[in-house]
Amino acid sequence: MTNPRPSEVNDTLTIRQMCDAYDVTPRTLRFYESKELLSPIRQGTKRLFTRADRARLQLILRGKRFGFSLEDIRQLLDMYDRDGTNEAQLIRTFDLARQRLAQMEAQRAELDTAIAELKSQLTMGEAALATFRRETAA
Amino acid sequence: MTNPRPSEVNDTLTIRQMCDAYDVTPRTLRFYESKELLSPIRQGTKRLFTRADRARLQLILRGKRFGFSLEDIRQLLDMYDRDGTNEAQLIRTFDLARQRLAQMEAQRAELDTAIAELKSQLTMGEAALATFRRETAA
DNA sequence: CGTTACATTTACGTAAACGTAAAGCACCCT
DNA sequence: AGGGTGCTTTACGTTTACGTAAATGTAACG
Repeated sequence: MTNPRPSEVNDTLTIRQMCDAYDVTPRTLRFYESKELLSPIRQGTKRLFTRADRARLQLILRGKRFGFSLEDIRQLLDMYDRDGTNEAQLIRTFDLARQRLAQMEAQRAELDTAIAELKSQLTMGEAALATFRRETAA
Repeated sequence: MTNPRPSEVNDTLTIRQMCDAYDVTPRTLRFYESKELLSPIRQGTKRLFTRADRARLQLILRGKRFGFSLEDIRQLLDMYDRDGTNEAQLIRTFDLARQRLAQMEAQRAELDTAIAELKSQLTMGEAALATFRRETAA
């Protein structure tokens, strides 16, 4: 029953509601705020997360899935905020994204190789084990 | 005195030669030794890296490129050179390898998802940029 | 008014993979 | 003997992204 008044259409979430909604810990949200990735408003001593904060958090979490560092993400968010309609900034953002994509595809190719090699090792090992069993079955 | 005996074919490298050959630092090689990833022989106080060490280092570096932790790599290396005369141990080794393989395939699946998502973002973003350009080309 | 439930700040802890002094052998050259 | 070079060990420092107390505050429930 810690609800804010239901009549008051509250567009903000408490830290706990944020955690439940996005599956993060309070520590994470405070950490992001300390890194200037989020800037929730304060109601007294407590934080209230707005729509904007939620949008930013979604971008942060997606960026993390892409393997961007929080520092990369902060810069991307800053660029987005300053002027989303600045062509030069948009292009820089795309460049960063394309670089990451290239890295990820290279990583994917190497991973494929590693998987194939490991599979091969497994196959050979199992054949050796079968031989071992035939030999010791005397 | 310090001449290597002919039986010990001069097939070994000093730490510096290793560093040059594989583009790593002495610190790295000592660190790997402390983690039991390498076990160079000692000539007095100095290290001598054998063919086996070089082979292992190559595997280590490849594993790192694949994004595996050194602990993962250590386990894989054990798998590679274990002198499995013991069937139970062989089977345990295979289990480990299969687990790694499953992890790798899961990782690849995640990577695929992220790549697809990022590609989609890029495509949409570029379309938006094109629109933006047409609109501002008044 | 006391308890409960959540919130806050401060700040040390963690893991990986080394970097980076600091201080000392060991050997070669001159 | 002095100097230089390279190797050695020991051990604290660095980075990222938080975890985990500890001490305290605040608001509502009963």
